[in-house]
Amino acid sequence: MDNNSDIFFEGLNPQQIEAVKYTDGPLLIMAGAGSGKTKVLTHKIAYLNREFNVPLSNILAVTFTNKAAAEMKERVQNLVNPAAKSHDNWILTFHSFGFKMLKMYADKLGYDKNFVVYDSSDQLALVKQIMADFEIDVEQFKPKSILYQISKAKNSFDLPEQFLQRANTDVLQVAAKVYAEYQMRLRQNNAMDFDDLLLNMVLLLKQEKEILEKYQNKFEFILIDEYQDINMPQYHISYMLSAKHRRMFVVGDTDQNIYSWRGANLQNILNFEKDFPDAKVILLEQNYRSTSNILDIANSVIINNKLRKKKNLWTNQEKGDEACFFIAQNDYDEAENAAKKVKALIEKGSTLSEIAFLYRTNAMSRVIETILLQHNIKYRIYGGLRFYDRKEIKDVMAYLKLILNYKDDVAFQRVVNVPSRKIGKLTLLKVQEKALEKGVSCFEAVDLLEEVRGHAALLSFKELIVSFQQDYAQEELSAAEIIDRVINRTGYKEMLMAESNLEARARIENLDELKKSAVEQNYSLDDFVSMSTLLTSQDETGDVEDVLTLMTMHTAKGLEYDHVFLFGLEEGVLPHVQSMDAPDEIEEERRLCYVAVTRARKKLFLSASSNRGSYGSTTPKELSRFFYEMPAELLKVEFSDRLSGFNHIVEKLSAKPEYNLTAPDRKGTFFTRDYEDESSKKVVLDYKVGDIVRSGAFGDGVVVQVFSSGKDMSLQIRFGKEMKLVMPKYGKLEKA
DNA sequence: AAGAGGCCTCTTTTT
DNA sequence: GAGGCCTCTT
Repeated sequence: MDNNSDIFFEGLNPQQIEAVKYTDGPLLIMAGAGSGKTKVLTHKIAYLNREFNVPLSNILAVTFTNKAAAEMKERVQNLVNPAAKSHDNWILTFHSFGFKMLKMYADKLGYDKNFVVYDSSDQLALVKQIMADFEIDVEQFKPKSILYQISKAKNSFDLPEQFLQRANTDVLQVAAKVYAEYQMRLRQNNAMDFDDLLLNMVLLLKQEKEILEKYQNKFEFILIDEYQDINMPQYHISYMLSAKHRRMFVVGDTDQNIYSWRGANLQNILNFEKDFPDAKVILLEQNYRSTSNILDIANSVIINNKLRKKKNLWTNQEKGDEACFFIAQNDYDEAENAAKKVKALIEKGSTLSEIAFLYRTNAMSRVIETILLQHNIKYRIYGGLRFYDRKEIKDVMAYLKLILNYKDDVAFQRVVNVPSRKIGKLTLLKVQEKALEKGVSCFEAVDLLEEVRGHAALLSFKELIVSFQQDYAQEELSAAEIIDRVINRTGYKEMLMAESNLEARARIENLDELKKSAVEQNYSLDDFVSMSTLLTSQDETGDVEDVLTLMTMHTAKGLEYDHVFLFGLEEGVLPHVQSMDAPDEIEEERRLCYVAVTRARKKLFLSASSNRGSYGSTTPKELSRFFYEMPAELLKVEFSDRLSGFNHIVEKLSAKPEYNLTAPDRKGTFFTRDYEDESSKKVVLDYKVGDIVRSGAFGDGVVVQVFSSGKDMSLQIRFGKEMKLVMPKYGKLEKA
């Protein structure tokens, strides 16, 4: 196969072909957005398999998301010989790789092999428990930020002792103390958190030379996707495993490094050529995805970053449409505009599945969802409130975890009194004391308890769990059957039925859904529980209906759509408030903006809102600095006709001649709006500076400034410390 | 012991 | 605006 006419190489450019064929040693592929890196990876795996007869079981290919792994797996299956399809398949995410290995060798680290994986709310519960035991003031030190510090330490490969030594502030010292205990209790509970799946794997490979050697030999080729987002434990894992064959192929784009808050360390990709001095480097700079207008917008944003490896992404695609930039009065208005544009696209022949709405924070989806529901536009939301985060699901999962692993105190605490078994706080406290005293789990401590009130209830709870354990052991029941028994025999379903309201009914439906997915997947209980914890909602296999996609900009990485809507191009949103102080964090926000823009194939719709609600109140917003970094001539700026009265964004923008503002009369009456169009009731607007007013939403305030123009009026009002811009018409104001 | 009601914090981003 | 957590009442 030394010619490019082979159908296998059809559609690949010379650099891509070189990247696929190179097998002599370490290889770094710097691949810009849309340059076909997934294609290179999948073709490479297939090439190794077909040309060199490397079995798939000897190729390790790691990605970051389950979605990417699944897609890669599927594409590889289509490229290799059907005979080569293997069950010993190692195309997976880093976390599931860690999980798979630890399932086999957890005992080497002092764990039982039936350990469970804690998700973030289990983690938080454990941290809170420890802080309570240590009598640490949770007002002064927030459990969440302590957990954040712990996770950050683990992702930087900082073990408790080192972390303590380096802890030079109050918070860090507290975190270090909790961290050490946290790790101990995880072990006691026979549980690992997400970070442990990587961390413990490193410890395993460092500690067990034989295991390390076995897998060094096994994995003749190691491929890693999104290498710019690799953290320290992941780095150690790949480095150790590739030490023997030294055939490590990594693909990455420094401009798409958006997970540094999770420990992703850009140095790892920048140091690749130092780690492997004989590394070959291939650049993929041709973008096959987007129109040149979209690419120009993306490029002119990203060039403002100081910390980057210069590269120039180009395309020979046509210019395409100009991007729309819509300026809305508020977030509802913003969503409304997007919904209208979607309808127009559909009328022109697009399908919903070719459209994505991207936003910076999950909370922003709420308003968008409201509007989409109103417009009857079907959508699917990725991330946000996950299926597995729902209370009823977590409850049932806690039962399952306890059945598998009675040492799991977090699970025990969660369900011991759900549904109510009349076991109170006091009784549980005694259980905990006893467990601590005897050094056993809560579950075991139940037997050791002297006569206390509620002891009978505790014993029967324990019996119930034991009976499930026996069912599982003797009959080898599937996950679906166990779930069914748990829901019915614990009285959980009965409890929900008794509530007989809409919410309870939805919960029952969710439980049915859980059971259904267990039936479909036909997993054992053990596998079901671990898969569910590792899976996030973005991986849930849903119907492949024609629906609009909603997700955060982070989640969108690696995906592409014909039409992409980006919401909230505002200071404080993108870039996010919490990233606005540090220059390097601004750069990460800029990369995020770059990632978001480059998701679009054909047309980009951007928007910003003059006011945005958050935490239940509304505050004025300024246009994002990234807006001004985009070439004005490539943006068609549109103003909402709901913009009214005084508007800081419009004022600012109107002063800039480079923005070709096509609004009919932007100098005067443009800002005004006739209320009577929308309302049959005529409203008398009579306010002056100094008036005391009462608002349904904000309470009492004083009018600081009046903006009026034509029939329109807005008021600047001070409510306590907060300044608001309120339109009397909409603001439900009355004079106090 | 359990439910109701009020207060408070909270929102980056995810495996 | 929502969910968690505390307190108060039954």
